[in-house]
Amino acid sequence: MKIQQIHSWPTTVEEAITIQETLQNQVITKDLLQEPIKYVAGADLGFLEDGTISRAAVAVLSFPDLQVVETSLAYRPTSFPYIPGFLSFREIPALLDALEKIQTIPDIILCDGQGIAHPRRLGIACHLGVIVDIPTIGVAKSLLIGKHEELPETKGSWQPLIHKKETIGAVLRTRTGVKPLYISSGHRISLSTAIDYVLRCTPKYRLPETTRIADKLASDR
DNA sequence: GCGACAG
DNA sequence: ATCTTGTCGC
Repeated sequence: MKIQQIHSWPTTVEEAITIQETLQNQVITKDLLQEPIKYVAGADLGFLEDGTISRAAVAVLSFPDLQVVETSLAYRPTSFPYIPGFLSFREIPALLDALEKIQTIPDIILCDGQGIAHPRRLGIACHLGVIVDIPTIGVAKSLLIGKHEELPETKGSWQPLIHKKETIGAVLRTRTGVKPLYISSGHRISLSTAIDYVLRCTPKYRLPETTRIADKLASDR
């Protein structure tokens, strides 16, 4: 797929903040999807050579049967450090390289990390979604910001994630008895719809099949 | 000023 | 993210 460059990549946190504040105004948290959903994708990053090289992986699966239909890998020098709140500047450049190689355009992309559950409401899922203009969902394995009530051990149960009196996402149990996932709108999708699709992409394990496949491609030898 | 802190 | 073996539990 073709990808439009909507901004240059910053070198400093100050520049990054400016970009986040600008792009945040372009994020849509209402459902604006191409249904029925036929393809869902997972995107993730892995590192080699002591972290100096980034390896991005994208896995496109059919929906709702979740069969792998296409995958791609892309390598590039890591150009931004990991700083909480600025993950997208470190990971998106390589992810775009991998997405450009994809022929099957996904209807939804599940990203590793937060969506609007971010200090400036522009986690990696929102950032990527605005750039490629495809619905995205933030699927994080741990908390960045926000608070929530305890939730039942049963699969499917969830609690709203709150930050500054605002619901920014959901803490979702994708499998009975295991640590929950932090779900939030990335772009062009509502929280409830995001929760629905995440559960439908998670038939057996804690992580959605999409991210499991992408994870494996990005970290495997 | 003191902690918290996606991957 | 990554470095790393065995081990507990369904």
